[in-house]
Amino acid sequence: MKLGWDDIKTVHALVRGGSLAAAATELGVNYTTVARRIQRAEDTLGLKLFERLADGYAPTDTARLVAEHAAKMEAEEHSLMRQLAGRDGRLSGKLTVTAPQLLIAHLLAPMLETFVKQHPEVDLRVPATNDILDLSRREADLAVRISREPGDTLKGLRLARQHTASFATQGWADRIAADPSAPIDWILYDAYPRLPDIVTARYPSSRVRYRFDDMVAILGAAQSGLGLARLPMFLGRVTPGLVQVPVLPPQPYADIWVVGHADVWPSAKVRAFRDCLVPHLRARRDLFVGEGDLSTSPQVG
Amino acid sequence: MKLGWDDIKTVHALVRGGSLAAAATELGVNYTTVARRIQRAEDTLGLKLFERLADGYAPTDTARLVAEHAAKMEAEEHSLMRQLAGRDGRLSGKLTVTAPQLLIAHLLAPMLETFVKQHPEVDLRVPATNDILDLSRREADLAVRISREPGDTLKGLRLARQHTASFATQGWADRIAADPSAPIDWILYDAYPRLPDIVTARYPSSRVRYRFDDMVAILGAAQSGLGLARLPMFLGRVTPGLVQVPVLPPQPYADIWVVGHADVWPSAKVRAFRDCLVPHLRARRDLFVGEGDLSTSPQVG
DNA sequence: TTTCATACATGCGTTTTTGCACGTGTGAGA
DNA sequence: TCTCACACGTGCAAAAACGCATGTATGAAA
Repeated sequence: MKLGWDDIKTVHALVRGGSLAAAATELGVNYTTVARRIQRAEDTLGLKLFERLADGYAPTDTARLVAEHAAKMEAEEHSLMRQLAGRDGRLSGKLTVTAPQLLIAHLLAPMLETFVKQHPEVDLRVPATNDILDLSRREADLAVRISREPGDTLKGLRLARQHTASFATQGWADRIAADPSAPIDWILYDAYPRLPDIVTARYPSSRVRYRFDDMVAILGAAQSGLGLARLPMFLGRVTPGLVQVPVLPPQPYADIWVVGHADVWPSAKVRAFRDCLVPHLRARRDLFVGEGDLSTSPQVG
Repeated sequence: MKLGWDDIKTVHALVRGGSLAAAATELGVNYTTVARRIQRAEDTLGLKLFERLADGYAPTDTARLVAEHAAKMEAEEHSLMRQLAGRDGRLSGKLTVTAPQLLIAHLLAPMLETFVKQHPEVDLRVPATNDILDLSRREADLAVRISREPGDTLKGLRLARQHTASFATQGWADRIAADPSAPIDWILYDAYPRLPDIVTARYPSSRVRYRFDDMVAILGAAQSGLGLARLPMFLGRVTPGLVQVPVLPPQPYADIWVVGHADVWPSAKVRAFRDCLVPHLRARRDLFVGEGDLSTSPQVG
């Protein structure tokens, strides 16, 4: 007659996932277990929760009602887990820090090594993804993000201000220096699909030749000499084979932040990681910005 | 690394109950199961949740934090269960109706028989207790209560207005009729520990001889001829051996209500029960009130 | 039509969880 | 001091839950 809380959670997962397999993955169990828990829940309630269709389990209104309440219970669970994490004074156990792939590869990796040497008991995990992980759900304890603001509900520290500029192979740089009116090929990122006005005004021979949705692909294309790319300063500077070209002068860009949920922020491990990360990036702050006037006078990199 | 919801619930039950046995009773499991779940929770969290003392488990701050969040999850669970009950259109399964013992014994029993005959599939449970069961937690689906108001968060229907009056054996009635100034012994209920002013004014020979905390005891004492008792009209009238005596004229008293949580109110079973209960009591409404002027002229019962 | 992928059902052996019986320690009351 | 009630720990066997392997149905793609 009594429905267990884990069964409520299972109904919720199945309503969200739409299939036994999806729900099972979310819960970390075999999908047959999900099927059996649903069956048990229906039996104890005496109500049908899902229609078994050929292409999956379709939730009834009843199941949706259950899932709605389960979502609130889950929010409460996440709040609890965050607060437990925040009170945790140990420098051991799991710590999850997420950052964009390219930031890790070029900037964070050495610092991560320093951290794990200082705190060998910490089980550090670094999901290197461009996805925005949900810090409320503790998909990560800390996130290094490139954005204008830390976000409404999150605590954050600005690690560095950033500029972008144009980068290409030395060949492109030489050619443009020799003849500024020669055709210039651009490689564009889908997230910024237009050439800046300053470029079209000063270099009307610019033309867009490639568009990519992936920054790694852009880097590769630029290294191969396919054209100019607008890159964050640090990325252009640390990428072998690229030099800054003075077509697009340094432009303000989104800053680098480290952000975390306020509940988790006080945790010993999170504090220790920040104490390692913040000086590391601030010491290199010059790497992220261009030199000289940002709006008018082009600079040679 | 992940704490199951049922384990969170177990921590909550143990914080509330204070001992393994109490928590186990609440959860409907063996107490060893509680001990093992707590142990498992501590292992997966890597935190101590309870101090094992000679006289029970003492919660740590951590456990209290868990319990606090669990309480909110539980509230959400109760809300869900109420809404599921409210949507239940079946006239089968469990239905719990609570009422004060004396109301059931003297008034409701015949009506209950009618109801179960009309709805044989309903598994009717009637906790006959003077305790106020928590309708939010679904300790009962409906409650018949004697009170001034139905309560803030509850739905309710007034079944009958009530009066009280003085009752005693025929011997007392005769004696008082023969000599109104003779000594009158009273049996008082702890909840109303004073004689009404109207009694002391008109019958100054009144004296309090007995005080009881239980209404059944008062009935017995009055039946045994120990003195006069102030009783709800219906109770005095249906109790063998008692007659109304005109010392205390009929006085307004708390009404009889049937109340339920708004979520549960629309349920088919609850509606069916109300449809049986309300006419039954309203048809007998004269039983609950005295005749004539309520404040000045005493009546002979 | 055949093949493949998705999504679920079912049977079986294993693992986990649970209940029960029994034992320990402690404090209140005779 | 003795006994009893209470609260908890432990070992073992039963029960429940689980994962895996296998089989079926359906729809899309070759």
